[in-house]
Amino acid sequence: MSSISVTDSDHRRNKILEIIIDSYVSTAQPVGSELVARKLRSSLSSATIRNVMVELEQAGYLEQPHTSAGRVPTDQGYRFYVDSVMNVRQLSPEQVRQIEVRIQPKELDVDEVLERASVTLAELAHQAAFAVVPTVKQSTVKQIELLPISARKLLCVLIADEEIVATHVVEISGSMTRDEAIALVRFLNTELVGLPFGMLLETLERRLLAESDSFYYLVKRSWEILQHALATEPTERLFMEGASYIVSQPEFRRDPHKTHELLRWLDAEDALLEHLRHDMEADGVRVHIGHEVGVPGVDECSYLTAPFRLGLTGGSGAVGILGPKRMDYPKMRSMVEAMARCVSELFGRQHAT
Amino acid sequence: MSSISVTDSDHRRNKILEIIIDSYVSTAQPVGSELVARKLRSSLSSATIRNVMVELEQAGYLEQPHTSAGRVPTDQGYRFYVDSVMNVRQLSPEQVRQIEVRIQPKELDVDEVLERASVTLAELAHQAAFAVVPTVKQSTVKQIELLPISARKLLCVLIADEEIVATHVVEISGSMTRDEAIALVRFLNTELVGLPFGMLLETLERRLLAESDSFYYLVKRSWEILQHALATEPTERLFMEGASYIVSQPEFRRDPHKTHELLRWLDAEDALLEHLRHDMEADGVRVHIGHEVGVPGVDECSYLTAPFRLGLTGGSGAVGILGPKRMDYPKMRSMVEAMARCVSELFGRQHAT
DNA sequence: GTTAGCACTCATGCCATTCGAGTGCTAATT
DNA sequence: AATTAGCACTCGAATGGCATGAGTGCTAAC
Repeated sequence: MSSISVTDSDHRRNKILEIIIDSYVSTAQPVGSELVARKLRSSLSSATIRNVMVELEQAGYLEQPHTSAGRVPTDQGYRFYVDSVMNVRQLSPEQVRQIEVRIQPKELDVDEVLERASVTLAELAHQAAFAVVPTVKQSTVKQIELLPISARKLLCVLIADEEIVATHVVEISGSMTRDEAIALVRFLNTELVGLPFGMLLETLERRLLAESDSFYYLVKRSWEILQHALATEPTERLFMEGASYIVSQPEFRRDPHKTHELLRWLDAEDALLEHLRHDMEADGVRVHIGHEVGVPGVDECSYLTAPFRLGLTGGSGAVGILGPKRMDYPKMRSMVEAMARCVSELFGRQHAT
Repeated sequence: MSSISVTDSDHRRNKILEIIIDSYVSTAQPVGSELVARKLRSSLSSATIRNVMVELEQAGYLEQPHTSAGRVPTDQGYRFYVDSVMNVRQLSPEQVRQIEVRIQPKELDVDEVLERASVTLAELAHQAAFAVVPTVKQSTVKQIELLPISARKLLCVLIADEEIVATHVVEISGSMTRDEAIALVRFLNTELVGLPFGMLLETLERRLLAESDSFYYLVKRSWEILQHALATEPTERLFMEGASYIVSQPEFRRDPHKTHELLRWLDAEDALLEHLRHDMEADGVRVHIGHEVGVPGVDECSYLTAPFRLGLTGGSGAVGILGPKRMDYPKMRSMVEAMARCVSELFGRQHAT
C-alpha cells in the first residue's frame, strides 16, 4: 500500500518535472507553479504544485534564478529527465527516408557521406551538428599501392576494407628501380593484407628483429615508407556544421562571453575530438549535459552522440548534435540515433555486396 | 602657391584621419577633437581639429554616432585610409622566418601547408583567418592511375603537376580485364599528360566525335571514368580558423545579432568561396571593407586576401584574414602579404628542384 | 587661418519608485 | 494526511527624473 502511494507520488513528481523542462525548453523562461497547474490536466492547484516543486528543488533537480522567479532545471534535473523521465520517440519512416536520401553520396565515399550527415543533421535539428569520421588508421589493410611520381618521390596509396582511401607523398632515401617497386608492392599485398593499419609498423619491426629474414631489405623499405605515410595520417577527421544555430539561442544572446568560450572550444578541434573519442566506443546514444561536458566555459551546452561502425571490420565513428542545455532532448535523441543507423546501414549494405 | 597650400592642408587632413582611425581601431570608442589634438604633436587646438573634422565628415569619411559623441570612421573613411593614407609596413625578417617555420609541413602536401597557414595567420593576427586551396581541377595532368579494388570498382588517382593528389572510387559499368586496365592507363598517360584537368572531358569528347579514332573504345572508357572522378572533385577547398577571435570583439559583444549573421555566412562555405574566387585572380592584397563585402548582415567586418600560385603551371589560391571593420589594416596587410609570399615560395622552390 | 569661450546636446549612470510574477507559509478544507 | 485558499513578502524588471560630462558647433576675438 505504501509502495503504491510512493510510486504514485513519484509519478506525479516526474510528470511535473517533465512539464517544467518542456516548458523551459521551449520558452527559455523560468516556469511558475501557476503555469504548471494549467498544463497539468489533473486539476491540482498551484499551491500543491509549489509543494512538489520544493521537493524537486531539495532533490537538486530545480533551482530558482532568484526568490521571486519560477523554477529552472539544474544539470542534475536534465540528467534525471533524460535518463528516466522523457519518453523516447522514434523518427517516422518518412523522416528516416528523408535522411537516407540526403546522405546518399554520388560516389560511396566516407568523407562525403559524413559531411552530408552533419549538414543534414544541422539543418533538420536546427542545431550545430558534427560527425567524427574514422580514417584508414582505424581499419584493416585491403590493398597498398606505390606509384612513383618523380625520382625521389612515391605516392603511397592506402586502401582500407571499407574502401576508405588515404594517399601520402613519401620522399624516399636513395633511388628505387621499377623492379624494386613492383617487388615491394607484391610484398606489401601478400604479407600485410588483413592486418589493422595500426599494427603495421609493429609487425614489420618484429620481422626486422627476426634477423635472418630473407625479405630483410623489403621489410626495411616497407617500414620506412609506411612510417612516413602513417605519421601524417590523422586517426579521425571531424566535420562540424551549423555553429550559427547555437549562437542564435537566447542564452548566448544574453551573454556574449559564453559565445566566445564556446567558439574557442569548437575552434580547437583536437580538444573536441578528445572528448568525442570516448563516445565512439559506446554502443548507444550518449548525452552530455552542461558541466558534464567538462569544459569550464561551456556549461550552457549539451551534446548528444550516436556511434556507428563501417561494415564489420571497419573503424568506428560518431555523429552528434551540439546545442544549448535547454534543448529538445527526445527529438534530438531520435535524430542522432536515426542518423547513426542510416550511416551504418549505408556502409553495412555496401559491405555485404 | 595655392597648390602648395592645398597639399599642405590635404596632408594635415589625412594625418588627422589617420589618428582618428588608429585611435578608434585600438579603443573602439568614438574619437573626440581633444584627444586628436593631444596625439597630434604640432600644437593645434581642439577647435581647429574640430573644423577639420567637419570637413572630413562632409567628405563622407567620418560620422557621429550621436550629436555629443566623437567621430567614427565610415566605410568610405576606412577605404580612403587603406588606399591613400596608411603607411604600408613590412614584416621583419624575423617575423617572416617565424611564418616559414610554422607552415613547414612534414610532407609537402598542399592541404597541410594551407591548413597550417590559416592556423598560423589566425594565431599571429588574433583574427579569423582562411586559406583557399586549389585542387587538381585547377592544374594540369602529371599522371593518372587506375587501381582495381574490387570487381566493379576502380580507384582513380589524379596527380597534378604540383603533386596535388586526388583519389576517387569509380564504379564501372561492365567488367574490366587486367589488360584493359593497363592499356587504359597507358593511354591516359601518353595522351593526356600536360593538359589542364578542366579540359580533359572536352578533349576526349572532341576525339569521340572524330569517329574513326582507332582508340575509340579507350577514349570512351576514359571519358566515363574521368567524368565520374571529376564530377565529385571540388574546384577548391577552404580552411577557416579562429572564428572565436572575431566574436570577442566589442562590436559583437554589444550586438549578438551581428554575431549570428556573421556565423551564418561563415557556415555557408559556398557563398564564401564565391566571394573569394575573384580575389584569387588579383595580383596583390585586396581589402573588402564593411558593406563592400556585399553581405547584408556582415557590414561590421572586413577581410583582406593575398593570392598565391603553386609553381608556374599550378592553380591559384589565396590566404586571408577576416576581422571587424575596425582592424589594424597595416599590420594585417603585411601579414597576409608575407604569408602568401611564403606559400608561393615554398611551392616555387619545390617546383624548381 | 587659428583659437578661446560658451551655450547646447545627448548618452550614460544613478536613484527612487512602481509593478507584478511568483514564492513560502499558515490555517482552513476535504 | 493531503490539498487548497489566502496572504504577506521578495525581488527583478521597467519606468522616469535628474545630474553629469564628454564633445560639439558657433561666434567673436586674435
